[in-house]
Amino acid sequence: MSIGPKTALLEEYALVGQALSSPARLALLEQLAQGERGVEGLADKTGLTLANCSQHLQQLRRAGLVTSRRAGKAVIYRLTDTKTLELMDLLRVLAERNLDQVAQILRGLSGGADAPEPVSRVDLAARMADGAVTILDVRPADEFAAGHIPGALNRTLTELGALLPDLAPDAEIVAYCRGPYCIYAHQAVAALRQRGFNARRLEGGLPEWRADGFAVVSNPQPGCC
Amino acid sequence: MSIGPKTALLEEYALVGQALSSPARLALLEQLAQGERGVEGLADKTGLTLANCSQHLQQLRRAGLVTSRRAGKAVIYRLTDTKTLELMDLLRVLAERNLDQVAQILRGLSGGADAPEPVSRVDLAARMADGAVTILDVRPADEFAAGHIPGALNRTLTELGALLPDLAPDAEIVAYCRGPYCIYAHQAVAALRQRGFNARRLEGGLPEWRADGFAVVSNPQPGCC
DNA sequence: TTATCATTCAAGAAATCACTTGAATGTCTA
DNA sequence: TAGACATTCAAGTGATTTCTTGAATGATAA
Repeated sequence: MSIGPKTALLEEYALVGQALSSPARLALLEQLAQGERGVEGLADKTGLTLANCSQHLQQLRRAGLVTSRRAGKAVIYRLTDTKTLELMDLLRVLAERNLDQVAQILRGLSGGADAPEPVSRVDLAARMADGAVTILDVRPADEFAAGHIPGALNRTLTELGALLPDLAPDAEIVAYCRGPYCIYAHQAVAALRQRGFNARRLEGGLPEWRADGFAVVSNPQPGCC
Repeated sequence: MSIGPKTALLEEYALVGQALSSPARLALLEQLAQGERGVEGLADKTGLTLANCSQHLQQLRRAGLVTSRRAGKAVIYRLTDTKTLELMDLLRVLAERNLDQVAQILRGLSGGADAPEPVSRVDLAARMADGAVTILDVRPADEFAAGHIPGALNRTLTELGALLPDLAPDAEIVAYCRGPYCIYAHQAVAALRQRGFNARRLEGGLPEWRADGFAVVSNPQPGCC
């Protein structure tokens, strides 16, 4: 007995939903949103074992969200579709608006109650032309090297303290990191504001910036990617 | 040992993904997208048993996608957020673009290869002003009664044949149904085109039409909803 | 060819999920 | 207040999922 087309379609759509139903896979998608990567790199970044990571990636592939290609011995995965970014962001928006837990965690990250609205990508691009804004990339060095906003400084949260003396007290700072699920920028902004700096988050992260067609530069390194 | 905020957030986002990971829940969301409904009505429409339906609804509630209120003995569920429509549609778009199975099923529904592009909602609204278009609502009568596009004819797929003699051979027909996951409109358009009519689908269904702020009329019936 | 390396496959254990059944809760009506 | 009704809870079963471990595959390099 065969099932109707309606049920068949819902099952396929549910396959995509299933891909989004595990924290591990969301973390993988977050990484892949920044650019293509090999299995081992992804396993390192997400803390998954190699075999487990490979299995999650195959599940993402079955859902059509990622594709892979071979590069020598390695298999490189990447997002199939930039629309996946929208899907991930919508997931975040809905969770933020409708789940108390999420709102609470985000408030906690921003320190106090005075988290300012994020800067839109268009606004940042416009202000970059004036040169009057300091852009802070809060991701690990290897991800920065693989691609970042032109002119951005790269400091992780732990390195942030050393940067403070070099900043003009009234400098306008915009921090960003990996994208919708990344919390580094939240934390960096909270730390900077606590010290009186005028810091705000960029809306979205590098993947969204790139998807909007804004410039990205990279310092490819020999041992990397 | 407590988990970090990053993991906690991903787990919450995954909760929303989990809500989308079962065909039964997607069917419930499709129904709820059309308007609020009681548990029994939803169970009937989706073919779930009452208890099972209730459990799925509670899972949707835990994910923040639906809310409920009491109305006498009944509990009425509804979507929390119209953004959920966007999420559902994005799920469909990604599945359609990246899963061969889906593309194949949809081709099958449209009969041959000559499925025309859907009519956008703005276009339909404009053409309605001219009065030169026949709008066909392919949903069951009770859903039609609960809300439909002004001036639309209500015919299910099985009733469609009886309508044909009354249609002008060159009439422009636009068919719609429940929304992104509904296949009635596909099937109606295929049947009409096979008989030489100029029929097209509306992009999205009633929920999207309503969410865009276009007019919806209803014929509330005593025994219904 | 052989050795090596990155990834995938296969099998199993523990946890979770979907669905069923029957009882419990809470609200209205007589 | 008792009875009827809609929904939810609780417990159990079979299926699925997640993660681990160790072996198998496929591609490169010597």
